[in-house]
Parts: sequence; structure tokens; C-alpha cells
Amino acid sequence: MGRTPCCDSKVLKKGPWTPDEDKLLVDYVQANGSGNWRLLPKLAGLNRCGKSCRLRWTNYLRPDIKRGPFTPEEHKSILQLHAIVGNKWSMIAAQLPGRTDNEIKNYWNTNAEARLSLLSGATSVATASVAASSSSSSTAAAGGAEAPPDIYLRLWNSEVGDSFRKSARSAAREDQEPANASDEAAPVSATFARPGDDSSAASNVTAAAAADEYQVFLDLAAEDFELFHGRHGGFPLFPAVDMLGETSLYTAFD
DNA sequence: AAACAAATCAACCGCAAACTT
DNA sequence: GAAGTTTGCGGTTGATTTGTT
Repeated sequence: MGRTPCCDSKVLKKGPWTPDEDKLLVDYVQANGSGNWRLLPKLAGLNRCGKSCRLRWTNYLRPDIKRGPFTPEEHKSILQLHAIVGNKWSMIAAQLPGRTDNEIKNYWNTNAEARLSLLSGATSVATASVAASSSSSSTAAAGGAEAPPDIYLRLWNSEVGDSFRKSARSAAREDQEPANASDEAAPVSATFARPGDDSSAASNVTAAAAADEYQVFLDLAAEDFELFHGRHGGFPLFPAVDMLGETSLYTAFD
């Protein structure tokens, strides 16, 4: 799918914004709203590409931006949320009012060393949990199916998931009689088998069925429960950070 | 005070999803 | 449904600031 370059004009300015440019942008957006970012620079009298204007506005000029150092609470939230969703900076930012994805991303990268040293001592538990979540970005980047965040696995293995499996199977039986007598209880290990995960030597029908069920569950969670909103997310039904205490990998950090 | 290194963060780039025609 | 356009995201870069020798 082709696309024209955003900043194809060589005369458009790049680099740091001047106070005058900031004022032009703020005045225009406050008067007219952001609307079409591609047209905005021309309308606002800015010699910038729309992409640059949008970035400047969302990361710096927006009136609700909270500047200054991260509070301990924000720090904790970032650690916990990252353990669950991985490098989904926009999702993390959505849970931290006034903070931008860029700011959080910079903060995270800036503190990488300290983080790693903590993790190195943290974590047999962390490995499993973080692996499930961090793979969401790596597999997605590799073009594979995006792995779900850890919260889905927890839901899947909770009473909610249990209930879902039962209802799904009863529905399947109605569609497909006689029932397969062996499908009653998928092995516990199979509850972690996700589509594409063929690590099990016995990649059998039961595991595949469990994986299919899990995918349906994910679809339901995304579409019907609306756990994920917007382009990539935001999860308004996401538990408050304190509720994630049991999955916190970093409590020793405080 | 000068030179260098490290840390920080604003901004850019390319990609892909979402949207429009 | 296909093609084209716009928007949003995550990764990365590079300029600036701060700290150290």
C-alpha cells in the first residue's frame, strides 16, 4: 500500500521549535482544534510538516501535559504496567494522566540499567510473566500474531476463563453432536498454549482446541468486554494499579 | 576554567493500522 | 474490495545539559 511521504518538501523546517512557532501552533489549535494535521501547518502559518506539528502538540504543548520529574507513584505504575503490556508506551501513558508516551519511553530507556540490575535479581516469576507480555511487542514487530498481555492469561486461568470454557464447549456440543468425550478438561498446560505455540511435544488436538478457545476468548475480551480501546489500546476496565500487586515484580524497588 | 563523558529528552523516521474515496 | 491518504505508534538519533576530572 503506497503512501506519499509526510514531509516531502525540502523547504519545510526541521529541528527544535522556536517560541514563535509554538505560539502559532497553540493559538491555532486552541482556536480551531487539531482537525487535519496535514493541512494544519499551512492554515496555522507554520513551515513544518503536519507530523511534526502533531508531535509537538501532543508531547509538549498540550495544556494538560504534566511536566517535571516522575513521582514514586508514577514510577511504580510504569514498572507494573510495563511488566504487563511491554513497550506499549501509549497504553502506559493512558494510565498516567498528563504524561506522554514519549516521556515515559524516554524515562524507561534512561533507567534501563537500574531496571536490569533489579530484574536480574527479581525473577523466576518475572521471567514467565514478563516473557508473556514483552513478547507482545517483539512478536508483533516480527510480523507474527500479537501475543496477548498477561492480564488475559490471568483472566483465562481464573473463574472467568473457566466459565467461558464451559459455555464455549456447551455451545460447541449443540453445534456438533455427538460430543467428543475427551474434551472435557483441557490440560492445565494447554491453558497456556497459544496459537502458534508448538513448544509442546504433544501438540495434539486438545491443545489445539484449547488454543482456539483462547483465541476466541481474546476476541471476546477485545470486542465485547472492550478491554482494549482505540488503535492499540487503552484499557479502561484495567484494574487499578494497586490491584496488580500480586503480579508486581518490582515491589523491592520501592 | 577547559575538556571530556554521561545523562537527558525533544524531535525525526519508518512502519502499519485506520480511515476515506 | 482496492487503492490512496491520514494518523498514531515505537524505535532511534542527535543536540543540549549536567557532572566529573
